[in-house]
Amino acid sequence: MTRITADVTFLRGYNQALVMAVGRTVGTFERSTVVQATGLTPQAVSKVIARLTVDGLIRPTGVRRPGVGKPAVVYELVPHSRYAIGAHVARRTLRLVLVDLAGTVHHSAVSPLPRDFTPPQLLDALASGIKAMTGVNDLGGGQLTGVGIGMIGPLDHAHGLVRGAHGLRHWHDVPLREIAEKHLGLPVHLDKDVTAGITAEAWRHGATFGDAALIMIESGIGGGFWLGGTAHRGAHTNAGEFGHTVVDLNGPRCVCGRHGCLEIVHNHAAEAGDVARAARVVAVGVVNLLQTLDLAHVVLAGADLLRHPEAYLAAVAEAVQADVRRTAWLTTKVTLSSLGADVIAAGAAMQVLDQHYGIPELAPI
Amino acid sequence: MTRITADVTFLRGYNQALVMAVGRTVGTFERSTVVQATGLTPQAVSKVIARLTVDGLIRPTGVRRPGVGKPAVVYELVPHSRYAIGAHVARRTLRLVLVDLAGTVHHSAVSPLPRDFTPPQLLDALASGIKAMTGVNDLGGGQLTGVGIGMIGPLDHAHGLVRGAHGLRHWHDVPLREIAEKHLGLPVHLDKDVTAGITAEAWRHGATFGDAALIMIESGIGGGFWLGGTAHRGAHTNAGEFGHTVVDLNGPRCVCGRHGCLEIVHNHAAEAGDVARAARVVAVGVVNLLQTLDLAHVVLAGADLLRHPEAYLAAVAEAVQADVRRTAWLTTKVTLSSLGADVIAAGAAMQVLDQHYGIPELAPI
DNA sequence: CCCTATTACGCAACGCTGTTGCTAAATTCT
DNA sequence: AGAATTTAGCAACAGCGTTGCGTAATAGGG
Repeated sequence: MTRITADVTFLRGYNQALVMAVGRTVGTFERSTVVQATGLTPQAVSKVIARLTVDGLIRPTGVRRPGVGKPAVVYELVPHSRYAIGAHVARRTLRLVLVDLAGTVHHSAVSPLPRDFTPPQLLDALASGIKAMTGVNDLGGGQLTGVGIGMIGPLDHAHGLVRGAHGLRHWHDVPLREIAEKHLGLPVHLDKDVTAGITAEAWRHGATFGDAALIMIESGIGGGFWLGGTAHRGAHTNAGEFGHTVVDLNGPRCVCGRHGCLEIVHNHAAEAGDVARAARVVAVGVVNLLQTLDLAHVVLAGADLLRHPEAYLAAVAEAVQADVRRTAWLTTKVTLSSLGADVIAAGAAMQVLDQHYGIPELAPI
Repeated sequence: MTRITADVTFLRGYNQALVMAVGRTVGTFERSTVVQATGLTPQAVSKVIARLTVDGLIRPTGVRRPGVGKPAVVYELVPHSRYAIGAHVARRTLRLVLVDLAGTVHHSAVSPLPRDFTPPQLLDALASGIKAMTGVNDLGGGQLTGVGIGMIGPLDHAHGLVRGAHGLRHWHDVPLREIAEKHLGLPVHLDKDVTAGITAEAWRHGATFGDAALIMIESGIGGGFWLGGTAHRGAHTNAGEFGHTVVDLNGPRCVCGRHGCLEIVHNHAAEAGDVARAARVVAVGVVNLLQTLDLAHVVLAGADLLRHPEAYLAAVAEAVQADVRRTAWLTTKVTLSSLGADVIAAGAAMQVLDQHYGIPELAPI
């Protein structure tokens, strides 16, 4: 991955990405919309729009007549000009989705993975799933930019390595990105599952998506974080082990070796059939996150949560509201993910699109 | 505060900040040092160095003779060309420091604040303290760029407001930055105390300071976070209420209204004279942060911690090491702050210097 | 119907920064 | 003395956003 320095090529990519982001958020836009959103001059925006139009990423779609004065050209993204495939690799299933440039999920397919599957088995499943997906769906001339993989960790996003995968035996230091690129003949992006998930939520909500978390309750409890306008992965791509934070000192021993982890306390309550108590435990953890990170938005997701969505939503929303010091200026929105079971796979695809059309990431020193 | 768009002015500020950062980190440097660290071309670096030299921020300090070949010019920062004053506002004391362009603390002074002091009382104390400090210290032609204030919260960094200050009655929605700028006749930067503190650590450690936290144990327990190369403040500047995260479900009721907060559990142990147990409680909370955020470095600080520094350091380091899944690639360094009691005031001053000479912060949308 | 006012867009030149290509400077060694 | 090596500087170029200005497209009033 070549290093990005601050020069005029960066300016081009950065400002084009801003226009794309405006297009994705508001549907249709004009030059003046982008001027207001970005602070660039009208002339600069015209130039950026012209380049994106030549590249086929946006197109004029009509005019707005202001009454007196020249009509303004209205633009929109060309959603079907670019696609990405996203994969959510869980312990027993592989979910694939096809996502367009606007972030719309066009197809979703789940296939089983063998128990304790190996890298070659995953690659074969990916290849046949992608072949089936691109066979079924006519991309209509749209380019397939690559494949994003959201997977259980721990993994090393920067190097494309799966360090180990909890509950799987054959995944020690596997260079998954490299071998997948060779096997699939497409660019591949690899990230932790919850990081892909929070990226999907960031795409759904647009620029107003401030500091936020995605809480995933599905074969364990994890969290993905969106901080300062970007996904937070941590020093070793290991951030998000939310389920393994202690909330009950001297509580039951967890599989991770600690005592009183949120996950084990939650699971004991759930196994006792006490969903309300399980939900309240998650709520305690969520408020801990708010106290630590001051998040504006918490999104709840995951198959195990979706069995009792209202119970979890109510418990978390109530705890967030009831926590002392909640005032008019210190609010946190709590929602369920609108992407449902596709959230991780969709986010993985969006990460691929971000690599091509998103804000370039400077590497200061 | 004018908005920063991505244009050539941004490129200038950004690349100059990189050179300044290299200078701060390595002491002396050459053109080739900066080329390697930043990825810019040698010619670009020469241009940046020339501009900084004209501005008096760096200067040639010698040559390195490579044996065969033209000698390379060696440069250094001009530390005494710029200063900032930092203030740490606690409930009963005001600490002021004078910091130069290299981050060196030249003077530190503590004065008492009246119980339950008011904004006018603070402003008077700041004014007389700054006057005393600039009187005692001949700045030798160096420019005083402004005053940084690190204060207890909650506060609104973006708007320069103190929303309220825990334990103080006269601080509801006080526009402290604005009134301080008027009173002092200097630019003022306002931030939460622990955010200033972590900024000081980031300056001390340089570019290798990845994702990190500063844990402050002093009249309460708080945490400042350095994530993705910048301070994390949260949606409402309220991040860092680390002491008010629950670690003991159904534990003792905390002043914040929750039960089993780290702070109250820690304080009960400390008041019982059981320093080892108090330290272990903090260690549980620190490992929770590592699980959530995957930090590479944790720095411990604060007057109450410094009463038993080795006990806290040992407990935290042991817990970090013993946590399951610690492997060769998943390590976290634990240290005591080398700035001691000055860490917050020094960081506040460094934030002012960063505003002038640090990386400009783009406002995407 | 013509002219003015209003709103938007495009052209051309400019300003600035980094990049590219090349030359000069300063040294050591053969 | 000349070649080789390493560094620095000059000039032109490339590219992007900004500035300044003119053109286009409309509605309404005289």
